[in-house]
Amino acid sequence: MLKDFECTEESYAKEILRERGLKSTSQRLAVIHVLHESGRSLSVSEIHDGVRDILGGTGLATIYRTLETFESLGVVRRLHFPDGESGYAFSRAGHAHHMVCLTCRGVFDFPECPVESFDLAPLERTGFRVEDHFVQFFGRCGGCGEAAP
Amino acid sequence: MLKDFECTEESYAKEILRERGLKSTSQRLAVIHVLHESGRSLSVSEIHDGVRDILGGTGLATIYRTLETFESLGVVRRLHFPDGESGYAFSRAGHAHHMVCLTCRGVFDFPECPVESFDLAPLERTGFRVEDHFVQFFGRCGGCGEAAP
DNA sequence: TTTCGAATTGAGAGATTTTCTCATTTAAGG
DNA sequence: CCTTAAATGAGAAAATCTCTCAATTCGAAA
Repeated sequence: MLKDFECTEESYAKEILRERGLKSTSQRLAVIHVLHESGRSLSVSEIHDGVRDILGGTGLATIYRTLETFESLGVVRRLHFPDGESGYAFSRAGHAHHMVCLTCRGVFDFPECPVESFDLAPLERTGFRVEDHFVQFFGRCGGCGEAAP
Repeated sequence: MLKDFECTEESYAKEILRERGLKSTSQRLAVIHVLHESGRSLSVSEIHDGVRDILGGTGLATIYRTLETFESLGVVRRLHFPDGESGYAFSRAGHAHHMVCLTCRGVFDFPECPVESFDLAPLERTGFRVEDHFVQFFGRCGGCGEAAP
């Protein structure tokens, strides 16, 4: 029943929730805590376990609802792996993309956007109007690259 | 029990299967047929329905196995939508990205790769070695853009 | 600080999606 | 044709996700 994980990420989430008129529940803050602390992409059940470690009995449905809420707020990002798995990661930046380590599932934001400097005109000349994009890099982070090169 | 859908896409798939020593079964060819003919991203159950229309009773497990096989061969691509849904699309080009219409789920390949002209050096300076990437554009295709602008 | 209403949660049933197993069928080379 | 390994069908089983509704909790306002 801890309640004093008042680091910046929780404050950030609280602020965003407040702006939208949503409540800062201990479950929601715990989800942010678990995600941010891990620095990795976590599966729903890993997040559920992590939250239960902090708060005790927490319903799985709450985890799903919370992830959906935060994803729509841009605080949490859903990532997809080549093996078909998917996971969720904390993401503070408004528009950011991610590098994901295929070994440890560590997630690293980067601010530049490859699409920003990309000329969409030829694509849109076909009549397609681009509204959004999804970009994600896969590879090995420093630690994992050394271990298994 | 049709068997004579010998257009280029099936031949292409057959060729790739042959190269890898895999069998060209009617189920596999039907999956390619359904995907290519639709020109859209289809869910597993849409593909299942489409294949059953052609072949009659086909097991759902076969659809899953076939999609997995073709995805690993690069003939079929799995796409992810902002609403959490996912689907599969035929993709002939080796390295191509896709524009997906959020209204009709139509899929349009494009050959240029925004990441190709993107300077990865700053990212790799952090120790992360980029091995692959996933890029997907969302928007409205010509027809759907007019209908609901 | 206490009260109150609306938002949120827990628990488990239920629905959906995906995987697995193994007997039977089928493609493709000899 | 025959043979053999690969592939499939059917349905059970497992995993994943959603739903419902009574009980709880946040936070605004008194």
